[in-house]
Order: sequence, then structure tokens, then C-alpha cells
Amino acid sequence: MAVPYNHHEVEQKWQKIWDEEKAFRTSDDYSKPKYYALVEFPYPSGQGLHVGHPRPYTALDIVARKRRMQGYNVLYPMGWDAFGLPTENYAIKNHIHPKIVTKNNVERFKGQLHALGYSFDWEREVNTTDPEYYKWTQWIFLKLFKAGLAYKAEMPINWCTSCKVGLANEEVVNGVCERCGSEVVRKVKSQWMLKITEYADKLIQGLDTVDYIERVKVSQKNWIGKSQGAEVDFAITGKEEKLRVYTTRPDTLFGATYMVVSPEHPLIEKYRDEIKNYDALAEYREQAARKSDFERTELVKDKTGVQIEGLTATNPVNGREIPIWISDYVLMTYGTGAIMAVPAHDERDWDFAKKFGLPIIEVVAGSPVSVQEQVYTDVATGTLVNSEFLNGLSVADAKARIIEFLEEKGIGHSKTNFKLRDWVFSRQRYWGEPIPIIKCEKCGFVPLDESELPLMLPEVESYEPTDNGESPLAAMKDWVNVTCPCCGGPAERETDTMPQWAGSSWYFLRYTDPHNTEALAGKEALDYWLPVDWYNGGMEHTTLHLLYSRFWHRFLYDQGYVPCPEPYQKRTSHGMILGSNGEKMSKSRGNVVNPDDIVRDYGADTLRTYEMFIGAFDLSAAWSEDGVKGCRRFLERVWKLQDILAEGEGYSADLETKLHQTIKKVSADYENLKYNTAIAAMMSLINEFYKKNAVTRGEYRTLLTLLNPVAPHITEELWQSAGFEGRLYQAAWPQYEEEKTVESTVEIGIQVNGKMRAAITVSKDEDKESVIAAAKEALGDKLTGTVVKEIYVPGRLVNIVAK
RNA sequence: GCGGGUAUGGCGGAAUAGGCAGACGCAAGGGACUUAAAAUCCCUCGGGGGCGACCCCGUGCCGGUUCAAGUCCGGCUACCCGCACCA
Repeated sequence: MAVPYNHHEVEQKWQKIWDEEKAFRTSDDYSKPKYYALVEFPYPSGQGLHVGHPRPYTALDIVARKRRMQGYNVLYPMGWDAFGLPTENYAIKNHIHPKIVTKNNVERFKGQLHALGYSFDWEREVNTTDPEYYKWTQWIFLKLFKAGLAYKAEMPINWCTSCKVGLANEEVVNGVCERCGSEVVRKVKSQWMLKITEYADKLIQGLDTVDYIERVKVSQKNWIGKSQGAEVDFAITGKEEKLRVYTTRPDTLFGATYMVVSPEHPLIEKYRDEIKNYDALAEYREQAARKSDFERTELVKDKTGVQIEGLTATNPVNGREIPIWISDYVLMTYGTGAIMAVPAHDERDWDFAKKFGLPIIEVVAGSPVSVQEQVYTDVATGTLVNSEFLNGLSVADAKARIIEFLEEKGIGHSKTNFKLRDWVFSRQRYWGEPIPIIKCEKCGFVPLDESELPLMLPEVESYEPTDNGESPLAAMKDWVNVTCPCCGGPAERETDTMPQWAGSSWYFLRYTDPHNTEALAGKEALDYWLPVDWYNGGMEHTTLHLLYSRFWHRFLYDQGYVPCPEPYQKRTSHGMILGSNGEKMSKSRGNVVNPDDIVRDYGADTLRTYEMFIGAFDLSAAWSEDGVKGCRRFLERVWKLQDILAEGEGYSADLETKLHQTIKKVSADYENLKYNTAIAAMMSLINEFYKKNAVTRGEYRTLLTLLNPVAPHITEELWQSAGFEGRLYQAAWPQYEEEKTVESTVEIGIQVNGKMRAAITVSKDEDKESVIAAAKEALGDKLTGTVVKEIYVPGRLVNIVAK
């Protein structure tokens, strides 16, 4: 009898051996085929690892381990995205330097990951808060600045009243701060911005060249929000000045019955003296500014607005004079901040016109109901009417014709717009990368010389943001006051820091050559390792991290620093692990499971197996301790195969097909995110061994190898105690033969008129006639009437159609 | 409102290309072992009917295509996740 399975002993033993043997160290032998597997590096929070973390880490660990066994040079790295607010907030509260907090958290995380037996190459660990790392984050920023892609602008930003920090749009959820849940208001501040909008088209086009799961591609496309239309100039009656609008429906130009500008539109200040109701407009603007984004969206359906009295516009195609209104349903940040309103064919305009009694003119016919009763927005079937030279054209033709006309007359042109906004890159916070810029009254913004990088984050007394919203760095006069590198006069350092997204926008490059002091990574390393072959991460990062890092990478490509335009060849996403009640795990719900407890009670191999077996990888799944027990039981049964181990390096005749089938299935499933069915196939295989009460050494060897990527410790131990040569992690991945995956005889179902009636066993190469004959014999008197059709699907079934 | 996803036993979930629905696991029930319990092993396990060989129904709902539909087509419903006045 084998000794009992002691997961604690086995796991500690092999983790130590792997460390000593540097088992998973990535080779610098660039002649081998490479495989770069990547998982999102975690933010080392104070709570430690969550049971959600091991799901993606185990999945790609399986892929990495399998690739090594297949002879690849594998890069599977890990690091820490360690700048950020929670650490800083913790530091403020407990008066501990964020550096110390980070160090402690990283140690804890690292210990937990180590206990799970991941095959990360720890010699390539990176940490975004390490000056040797953020030196290059700053370096990339300088490149962006020099390319004109980083600029400072007065921006209405999302201001968190509690964190006292500007937030990116993406960090505001339902009008409150994503982190602390406090109210977010608008506040105008001078901010560093990155021109991601300049890359909008490239970021869309790049998606066609990569293998991302569909929903990631769709979300990114929607987020970038490309739309094609036209800009049209409307004359302001009696003025030289034109009011420019953006529209995706230039074909409906004849139906424009009024215009709307956003409350912040400069037109209002410019013609202040001629506007008769300026006070009313100013009042409306005030109200709009006070509304939080949340309130604005809450009131989507209820349109408000004020007419500008004293100004009107002229429709350039028919000379019609129309009123101009202001309303907060028009956004200053999109298009030109002004629209032409065509109430007959735009839902929002229709609502607005109905509310304020503005005229509705039909210019696209085809609606079954009058446009006075219901808006008509169908662009596929409509025909133009009331539109002079456009009459009778389809919407598509009318669009082309009107743009031609506008361009001819010089009153408009086609135009592409994007929903994507530039990236607010400043944070008024301490725990981030200092922005390497010096502000000089004479010379403006002067970039630090690259030789002065890294610009170190100075030691400060207090990390509290100041009440006026400046970064704590602003109080460090010694650090702030410098001489201008350009003119030698007095100057000040930029005191804002970078957002957390900065360091994570390029970390995958650093892993290829993490100790390089001359460059962010050496050219040879980048040429060899890039692109990342498989990147897995959360859906929540689709429009933030994933888009930002693609932007930076594409920029670096354009600058000649990286060898390929897209950083990630393949992107997949895992589902969440929910609490046992099916709800998201959270402290307040009291349904949090700590991975340490599972590792202690059941072992890392059990946890890994369970998280892979829990369900489809891309769907969320509820935690079940009973499910964990089931996986533990499976590993126990694998362990006890030792007791029925029989001689023979090959496969026994009756299980040969099953072995070949299992190798084929497990190999394919590991590649296709179907870890659950791979494990099911292995469970099914060992059930066969137990039925026979014997497993040959050859069968055992194959099983251990297939299972090793999922449960590396127990399989390595069993490999050794069975006396197989060398280490399992160095063994070759098992091969299968296609012909041997097919059973020589197979039981097939027999249907009559599509209903199952019997079953027979036939040889796989039996011809149709004899199978049908055997089927009829098996059916006997169950087959009545005249046979009109006989169907034989080899290996599957026979269907006899009778009338 | 727009976009995406999901719907199969008591539960988690299987089912390449339309081809024996419910693999694998969990829970439950019965049995073996035990003084007993745990662990382990064996059996049963979608619903209904029949003494029985067997028969009928069944993959959210309604229709269609097909010899054959969980799978394909048309039309719905419910839930989940994004985005949300983007002209």
C-alpha cells in the first residue's frame, strides 16, 4: 500500500526542488521556438490573493508547462502593478511609507503565488514602483511629449470629493468614484493629456490583425466609437461667423428646423451683447454644470433647453431662417458642440421639438406613421422628399450627393468622429511616477534630459493631497524649485504624477529583458519575444489597460522601438469566481474564500484542479467547497493508482484507443480554454483503470504527463516514486496516433423515422448494406410499412424511414 | 435605448461539422466494511406509465427547415454584464 497522500509534504518538497533547479527559468537561447504566455500582473493589495486570481494564472500556467514539454522556450513572467490609490490611502491612514506597504504586500502575494506552484520565471519579476522600472515609464512619456502626443490642457475633470483627485472617465462609475464610492463633481484643472485620439483609427484597424475573443474586439470598437458624417457650416443670420455642426445624417439637411449648441459653446459669450436673454442662458449653463454625470444620464429622456433670443441661423441649402437653442443634450466634448436638429429623423431632436413645439419636417419618406406622430430613423429603406435635388434618392445616395454638393460650394465636408477622448494623464497624488517635466516661465514645458532619469519620487512627510487639489509633491519646495535646463532661470518641477495605467502600459516589454540598464528592453530580446502569443486578463480591463497598452505599443512601433504594431497576438478573458451564494465575493457579503485556507486544507494541486474544473473558463462560476472535495478525491484516486501499477511500458490492448483519445482531447482542450472537459477526460480514464484494477507503467506515464500542467506537484512526486527517468517537468508531451483514436467496433443506435428503437455493435469498416441488414434484423417486427429511405452515419447511427 | 452574453436533471456542467441528450463531478438514496462514525468501495439517480420486454414526454417559449434539431432559420421571453443624449 502506498503511503497516504500528504499534499503539504509533497508540495513543499517540489517547490523547493524547482527553485533549486531553476526549473522554469526562461532561456536566452533565441534559436529555439519561443512562446510568450502572459497574465495580467496583480495590484498587490493589502487583502492578499483572492481565489479569483488563480483561475487565469493556472490556465496559462497549464499552457506554459505544456509548451515547455513540447520543446518551446517559454516566457511566463509575473510582476507587480504596485503604484496606486489603495496603497497610498493605507499609508496615509497608518502613517507608513507606501514603499513599505508595497514591499509587505508584494512579499505576501509572492509567497501565496509560490505556494500555488506556478512556473513563473521569478528572475524576471518586475515592479512598476522600482525606479529602475519607472525610469522607462518616464522615458516613454518623454518620447510621447516630444512627439507632440502629451500636452497640457484646462480640462473639466472628474473630481472625487473624498480622494481629492482627478479621475479618468473610466474611473467614474454611476457618478461616483470607482474606488471610494464618493460623489464626483466637475472641476476645471490644468491636466496632462495623452493624445490617444490620434491613434483611434490605428487602434480599430489593428483589431483586424489579432486573435482576440469577439466580445473584446466589439467592446473596444464601441468604446472608440468611430462614426462617419459631415461637418456643415450654417450662417449666423446677419454675421460673417458660421456655426459649424457635425452630423451623421447630412442627407436630412433640408429637414433641419432648428439648431442646438451645448451650454458651454463659445458662441454665447461671443455674442453676449446681442443676446436678449443672456441671463437665462447663463442660469441654464450654471444648472447644467452643477449636474453630475449621473444626474445627466438619469434625466436622459427629459429634455431641457432655452432658446437664444436675438440670434438665428440660416440653413445653407435652402436659406431658411431657423432658431438656435442651448441644451445639455448636446455635448461640448463631441463633434463641434453644436448640432442641426432634424426632428423628423432623430429621436432626441424629435423629443426636444415635441416638448418645445418646434416644427417637424419630413425629408425621408417611408414611415408607416406620420413623422408628427412618431420619429422615423430607418436608413435602409427610406427615400428622400422635400429636399430639392435629393428627392427620390435613397439615404445612402443622398448622403454621397449632399457631401459632394457641400464640398463643391465650400459649406461643408465629410468628417469622421470618434467617441474616444484623450487620456487624462495627471493625478494629484504621491504614489505614482513623477512626470519628468520642468515648467519655466520663459521656456514653457521643458522635458527633463533622458540622462536624468529616473526622476525619483522624493521622500515626503505627508502623503495627504492638499486641500487645493495639488499633489503632496507641491509642498516639497526643495524638490520643486529647480533651474530651467533650457535657459538656466528659475523654474519648477511638474508635481502631478502619472496614473496607475502608466506602468502597466508597457510591462510586457520589460519582461523580455528586465535587467537592461540601457533601454526599456534590448532589440534582440524584443525581436525574439514579441508579440505576446497569448494574453489573458479580465473583461474589466478591455477599454482601459488593454486599449492604453495597445496605444503605447503602437506609438513605440511608430517610433521604431518595438518590432510589431500589435503587442498581443491572442487575448482571452476569464469569468469571475463568485461566492457560494452566486454573488460577487466581498467582505460585506461575507462570502469571501481565502486561497490560503484551501491550500492548507486541500493543497495547491486541488485548488488548481478545482478552479479549472469549475466550469467554462470564460463564464463566471460560483464557489463550492463540495466541488473542491470532489477534486481532492480525484487526486487521491490518482495517488492510489500506485497500488495497482502493473508492468508494461505500452498500453494494454483494451485501453489503447481510450489512451489515444484522451491524449488528443486533453491536448486540444488545453489550447481552447476547455480545461473542465480535459479534466473530465482524465477522470474518465482513471475510472477505466480502476474498473480493470490495473494500470500499466506506460498508461501511468501518459496520465501523469497529461495531468502535470494542472496538478504539477502530485504528478511530479508520483513520477519520481514510479522510478521514471528525470523530472516530469522536463518530459516530452505525449503523442497520439489519429488512426488509433477510433474504436474498431462501435455500438450504434438504430432509429425508425428518427426515433431510437435499438442498438447494434458493428465494426468500423463494415459496409452500409450489411449494417443496414443487421439493423433491420435487430429491429425485427418493430419495423413496419414500406422502407423509403435508409441512412447510415458511420460510427453514429442508422435511421430507417418507413411509411 | 444600444451592444454583448446566458438559458440543458436537485446542483456545477458535457454533447467536434445537425446524428443514441445528460459525459465528468457534486448532492441525495440504498448496500458493503466498521462496535460506531469518518474515509473507502459497489449500486440507483430527468419526468411519467407498465409485472415485464418496453412505451410516452423532455434542452426558456411559439413556429419553420430536415430522415434526424440542445445544435440551423424566423419570431419572442427572462436574467446577467458593458455602454449610455456621441448628433
